[in-house]
Amino acid sequence: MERDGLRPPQIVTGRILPRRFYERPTIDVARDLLGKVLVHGPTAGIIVETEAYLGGDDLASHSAAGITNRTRVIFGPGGHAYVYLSYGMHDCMNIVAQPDGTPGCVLIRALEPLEGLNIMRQRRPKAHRDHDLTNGPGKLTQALAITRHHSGVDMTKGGLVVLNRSAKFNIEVTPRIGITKCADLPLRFFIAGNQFVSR
DNA sequence: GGTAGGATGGGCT
DNA sequence: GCCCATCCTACCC
Repeated sequence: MERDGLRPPQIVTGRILPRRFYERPTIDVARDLLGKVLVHGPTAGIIVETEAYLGGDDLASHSAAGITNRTRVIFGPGGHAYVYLSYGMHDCMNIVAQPDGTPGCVLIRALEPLEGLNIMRQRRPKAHRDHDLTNGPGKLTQALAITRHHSGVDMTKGGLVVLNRSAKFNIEVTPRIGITKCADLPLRFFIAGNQFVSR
């Protein structure tokens, strides 16, 4: 049995989100990823918090400095993973939005654990409550074993994917967390009232 | 309940 | 050499 009032184990179903889902305006992709299921191998969670990182005038975006070896994927086709090392310690996961040639990506900031809870607990021994397994961008990559070596992976094929899923909820919008440039833009989205939102 | 500060290393100027 | 899209611990109410 699962502990702490989380939903019991269930079969994760739904179609893999196709490239056309991702090759749209970044803000639309960020909003529409809420409620979908991020899957990596035996672990999965419902996406409950995202942030949009735009091209153009958004100086908080890693793409703002132009194309480098690290950021090239952000300028490529939608539906690919962009994973980077944050503060020298934590891997953070984005999914590329917009068509080939136009930058944009969506940071996955929090998940609600759905499948593979016991594996997540082993991978995150410092999380003393299930509440802390995936409620932050560096935590969820640990729980799902996603690292910067996954950067560039095509998420429309299999292995590391997002599955479609319909649910009804209200979306709240705030400025993004932990940035200094463009700190006032309303580009953070989360499911209202969800326990696993990072703050 | 709350927060201040340290850890730590790749990317880019 | 400087800059971080963070997490955890210790310590303080």
